[in-house]
Amino acid sequence: MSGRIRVLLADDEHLIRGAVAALLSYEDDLLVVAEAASGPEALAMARAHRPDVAVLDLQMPGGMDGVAVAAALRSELPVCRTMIVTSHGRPGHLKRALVAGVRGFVPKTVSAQRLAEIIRSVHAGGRYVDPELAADAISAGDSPLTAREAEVLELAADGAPIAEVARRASLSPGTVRNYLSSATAKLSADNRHTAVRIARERGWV
Amino acid sequence: MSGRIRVLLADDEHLIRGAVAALLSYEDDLLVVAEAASGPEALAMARAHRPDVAVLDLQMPGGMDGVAVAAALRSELPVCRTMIVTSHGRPGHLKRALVAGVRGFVPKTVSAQRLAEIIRSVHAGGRYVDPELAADAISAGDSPLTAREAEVLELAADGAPIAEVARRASLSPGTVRNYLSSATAKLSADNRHTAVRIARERGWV
DNA sequence: GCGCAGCCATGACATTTGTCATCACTGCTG
DNA sequence: CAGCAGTGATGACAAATGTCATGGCTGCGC
Repeated sequence: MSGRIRVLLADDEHLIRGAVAALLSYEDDLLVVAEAASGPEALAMARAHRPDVAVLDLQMPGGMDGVAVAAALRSELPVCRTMIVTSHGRPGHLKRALVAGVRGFVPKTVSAQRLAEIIRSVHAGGRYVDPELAADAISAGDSPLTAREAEVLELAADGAPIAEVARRASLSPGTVRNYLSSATAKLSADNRHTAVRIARERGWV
Repeated sequence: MSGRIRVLLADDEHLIRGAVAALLSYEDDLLVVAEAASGPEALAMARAHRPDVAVLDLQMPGGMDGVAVAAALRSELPVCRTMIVTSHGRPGHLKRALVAGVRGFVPKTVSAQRLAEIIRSVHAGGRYVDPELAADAISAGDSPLTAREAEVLELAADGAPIAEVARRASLSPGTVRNYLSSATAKLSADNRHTAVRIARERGWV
């Protein structure tokens, strides 16, 4: 193989991004060729620098999270492998990420040493998913919610009254209540607000 | 002065902690003498290593957040200056931190270079608060909520029904509804759930 | 001491929400 | 085609919630 593994680093926290970049630069087979602080910026950087591996933070400002960037890269720059690092690993996020073609999914609790190894493994065509997160995802299983149930739950997430949700979803208030009720029952919650919380924890919204 | 500035680093994310430690080690007047991944651990490390400056993440597992650790250190190890780094800066947190005697409050979006400068400044007896966070805190102002209102709102935060909140607060359900109602009015929210969200954003809970 | 703010409670009332039964329509699958 | 799951709606009823008035109690400052 010719040269080092070219890495793109995307994280909105400058402190972390810079620090990780510095640590990775210790590894003489890795080269951080670009850094980005938002989803769109990451995409632009990837287009410009064509990295071998993109290491993306899950939550980023700018309307695009790490998974969205990964999905875009998959079609635009298929050669580039993608991986996600995240603070709080929600099971649903892992699934979304894998569907988007992400090849590595690790929590930020890993050491830089370990991260470097995983980057190498992903670059070589391997996959890596944090065992604990994988276990959570399996135990949490798939979302039992239908598309509309999830949509309505999402709209109700910020505490808006049913009338508001109905308006925004272009549905009858009665229908909204029905969906909310069935969603709440499926998640075995006491009311829609705890239902929202549960769905959030599982990564289903 | 004799020797380097002795720094304690506390953050639950190993990747970040290690990376920041590495970056700070480039600065030849700084020495990271201890690292911790939780609040209680940070306290224990501080007792054992007696650092000059403690750099604490705001959100940490173990029931103690950065401010709680700072408060404990203030009385136990007054020589040690404390500072907080955080991902999302809520105005209320800043205030809580300053009350706890914290001398530096910075978002994780700063560069390591800048962090090093701030550590020096804090060690020398100075104070540093991120200008943007300070502006937010000023514009958000003080919490208009009374102690009980905030307490009840807190208990209602996870979507528990009023009866449950009343039980946990040892109050009459009617009283709980009154507090919730007045809190909601003060925050000009439509219902207690959006009230909770607003209070969260302002850092008042 | 008087007023005021906060704390705790009750009762009454309208509104919102949760739950259920029921219906119609669609698209898919055995 | 018959069955089934998902979508969208209505009506009815019970329960939870939001709002208001009212009252008593405490502690604080003028």
